[in-house]
Amino acid sequence: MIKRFRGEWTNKVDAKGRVSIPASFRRVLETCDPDWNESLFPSLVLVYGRKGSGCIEGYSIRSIQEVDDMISALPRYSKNREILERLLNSNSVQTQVDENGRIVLSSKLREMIGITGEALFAGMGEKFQIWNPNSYQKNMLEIFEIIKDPGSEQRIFDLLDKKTMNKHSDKDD
Amino acid sequence: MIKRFRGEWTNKVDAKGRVSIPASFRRVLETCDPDWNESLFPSLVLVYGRKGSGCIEGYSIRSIQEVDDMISALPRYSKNREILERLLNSNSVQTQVDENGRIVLSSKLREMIGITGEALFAGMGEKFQIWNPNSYQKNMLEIFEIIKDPGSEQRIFDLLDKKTMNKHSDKDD
DNA sequence: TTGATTTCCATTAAATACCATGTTATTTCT
DNA sequence: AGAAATAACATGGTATTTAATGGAAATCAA
Repeated sequence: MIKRFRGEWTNKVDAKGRVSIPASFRRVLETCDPDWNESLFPSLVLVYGRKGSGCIEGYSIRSIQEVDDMISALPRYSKNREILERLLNSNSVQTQVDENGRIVLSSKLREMIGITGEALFAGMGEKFQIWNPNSYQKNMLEIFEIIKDPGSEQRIFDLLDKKTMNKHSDKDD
Repeated sequence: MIKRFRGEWTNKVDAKGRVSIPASFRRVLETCDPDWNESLFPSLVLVYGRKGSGCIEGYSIRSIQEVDDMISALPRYSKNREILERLLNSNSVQTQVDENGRIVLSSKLREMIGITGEALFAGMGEKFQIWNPNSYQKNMLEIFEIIKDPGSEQRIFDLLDKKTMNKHSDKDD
């Protein structure tokens, strides 16, 4: 069973905003949609509220439910909860893969991340990202810049060391 | 099945105060109205008692019941309970979606939030908000101002981190 | 009875479902 | 193993449905 979004894929976006979800991503969406079965098409949630990110984020139903549950656990009328609800609920939209494996990116969404003819999908484990291919390339260069210093790359990968997993303080993450 | 209010939608308000509830919100209202069935139109509750909010809040029947239950859990004759009952029970109205998917906002409600020709609906998970579009935009700018500092944005999103979920004190929320 | 509110009907713009095609990947058969 | 058949993908075009919204008729209330 496939459980995580993986890989980079570039697909065409037509005049109506239709774009194919990479087939391997669809397999993840299917297994992570509790309402899905063989004869249905999986649902997903697109979040455009992570303003600094430069991309739109796609969540499986199960994955977004984890986020929603954590929001719902916060005090109902607290300021922080309302901020998170704005960024993750107001600034998002639920949609469904169609019979051809496509979704529609509204013109609002396309403008927001500067998508014209092509969209790049990047697997991010429990979610995926949708980028303008050029912006994505720039973003990757920024990451390469960060890890160019060998020590800094090592320090980041050290976060995955079992021995250190439960030792580091929150600010290291 | 859609269970949470999601997305931003702007609809026209006519001279009589009629306005369409976004279709995706209607699906939530339907599944969260215990009395609803295929041949009926869902009920909802509009709360105008959150004075500082600048908006009206819409609740599904199930969602408002949760709020009501929390109020009922407070000491029956306490001052605070009576205040909450005024703001959330007195200052609210139950209504029903009509066959075209619309509700009527009374002139009193429209004046209260300064709505003239258009209303903006913002999904907030277990409830939604109705705004004058300009006021909403201002409110979003205030939020962006708060999270402009990267540290402050990170601190808010950290509230959704599993490791910290049960660690933060109430005042953090 | 007249002003306000609610129900009913009509239009159109947009979203969605449907169908078709070329291409690539996978399976089956010899 | 290699060729043929089959299935899965990506993508373009067309048809159908639904949503939003304006207006008229009917009902209710002061």
